Amino acid sequence: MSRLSQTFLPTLKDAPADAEAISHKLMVRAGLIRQLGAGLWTYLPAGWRVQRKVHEVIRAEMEGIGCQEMLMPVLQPAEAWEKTSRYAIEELFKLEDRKGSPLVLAMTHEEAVTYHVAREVRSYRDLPLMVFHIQTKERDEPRPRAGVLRTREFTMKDAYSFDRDEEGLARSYDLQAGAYERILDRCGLRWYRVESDVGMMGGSGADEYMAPCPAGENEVALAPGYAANVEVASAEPQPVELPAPLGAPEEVDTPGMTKVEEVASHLGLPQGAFIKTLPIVVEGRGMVLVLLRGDHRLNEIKLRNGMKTDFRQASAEEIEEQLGPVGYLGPVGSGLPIIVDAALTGDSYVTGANKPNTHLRGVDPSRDFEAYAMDVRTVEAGDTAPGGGRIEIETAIEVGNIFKLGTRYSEPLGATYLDENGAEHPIVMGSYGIGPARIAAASIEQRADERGIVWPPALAPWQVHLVSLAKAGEAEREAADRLYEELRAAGAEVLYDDRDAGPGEKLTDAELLGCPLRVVAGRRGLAEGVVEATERASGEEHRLPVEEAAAQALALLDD
RNA sequence: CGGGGAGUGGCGCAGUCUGGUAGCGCACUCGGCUGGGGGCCGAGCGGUCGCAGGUUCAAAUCCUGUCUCCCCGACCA
Repeated sequence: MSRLSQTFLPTLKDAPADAEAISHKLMVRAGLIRQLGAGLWTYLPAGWRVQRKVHEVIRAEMEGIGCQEMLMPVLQPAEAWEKTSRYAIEELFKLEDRKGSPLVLAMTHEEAVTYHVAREVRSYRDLPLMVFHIQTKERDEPRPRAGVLRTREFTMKDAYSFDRDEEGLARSYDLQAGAYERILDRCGLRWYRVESDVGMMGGSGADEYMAPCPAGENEVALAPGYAANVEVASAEPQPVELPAPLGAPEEVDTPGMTKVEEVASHLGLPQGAFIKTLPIVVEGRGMVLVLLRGDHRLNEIKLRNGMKTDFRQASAEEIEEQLGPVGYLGPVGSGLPIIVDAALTGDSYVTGANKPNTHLRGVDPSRDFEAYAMDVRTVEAGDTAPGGGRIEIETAIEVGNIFKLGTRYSEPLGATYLDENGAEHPIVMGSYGIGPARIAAASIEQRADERGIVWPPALAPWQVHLVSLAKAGEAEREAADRLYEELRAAGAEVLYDDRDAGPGEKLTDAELLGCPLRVVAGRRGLAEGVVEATERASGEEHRLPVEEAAAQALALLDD
């Protein structure tokens, strides 16, 4: 029963004042969601229909690759999280039961699924195994934002694969990747798969599925044949013209000039002719200098991955004490370990002299100090990608990610199997997440127009939005009632606007909600024996004879 | 966690500086008109002004504390 007069579908003329993202505004206005608290959202009936549509697509594709659905609890004993050392994660909600036993609210389900597999799987004959569930996740996000895009509680489809070796993992990974591609295509998204940071998840590889749109939180470096999260992207920098080399570094007075741009304009050099010196501290190892070209930015993730250890920025006191005045820092004569960005290939740079109001010019990294070269800069638009293409940077929503976990969880949780020779091995795992809420939001971000949402058929809460422009009791209304019954009988998902409201309100609501086909039954058309069907995406209008309207509407949807 | 902003009826807001009867638009209810793009007329319902404390004859307004929400950044296993 989907008569709008009896449906809990509260639409709004204005977006909430504090909403910024398009999907946030439209989901609230169209009556799909309402907020309960920061990062906590309720799905109203129409919004939940959309979520279920996404779930169904995911379910079908998971089952299609032999991945079996199950369901694990969100509330979990803390013990397994202690074993995998994820209990320390700040985003993890922690609580106690009445007996004082420590519990957590799961942010993802590696611990739980591995716990079970560790107990049930013994033999190589039980492998490979792939399971998934669609379950709530809880994360104590420091800053929820943009409606449903970053929340503290959300539903995720997470799948897990269990194989005997890396080769098996590669096969499972490819199966999942194929399913992900079909899921996103069926949901009508523009997307790409990018290399990503494996992060503290460990393991040997990770890819993310990104849906480009302005509300995204991620930056992706794209070029023909190349796609990577900016977090891990590498590229050839844009060239820079350096001054003539000198026989040895030479001091220049730069009074009061502590910024690269100030010294650059003073000396008439491009910012790329400078070396930026960033002092960091590696706990237990002390201060390290990281050198970057003056016009480049540090990529902390690449640096962390390259060093294989965490670090922090040095404090002002540490810098003054061990190196020199902030604003005039440089590598020459520092005596500290140095990491030089791979883009610093020239032989005549300007950098700080570690003395007030003084810089050095003619600095040659290969001659004037010892350094370890590493690619640690953030790529930027205009750089040259590994395939030779020009890099573009685009913002995107991460709608899914797939990880090769390896034995990161199976080892601490004792998930092992016996091979043909009776030898015990840790199970090799993969994990595969996808966010139904983000898929819906990304779809809105990518497809909406100034009138509202434009759903792809696979995600639409209803396929047909039937609008009667007549009042109850009028002959035109009866024709609309009949058409509603016919459409339902024909198996269409139809929302019937039978409210006693003005035509403007009904038509705008239909466009706001964005169902693929709007069918209007009004006096004007019915006088000529037709109803008007309008495709939401294209705006194309069709006049359907009343007697055949149901069948023809369904035919339009099949195109 | 750093920076900025906001809490007044369901929604959007004014009133706060300069203390003195809580107001507007929309929505909602009732009646009527209208009926192809959020229409019109009339009559209504609805608010302890986030919370707590303080100053004062008197507090939405001044002071103190606190909670919540939003935005930017950091973070995001």
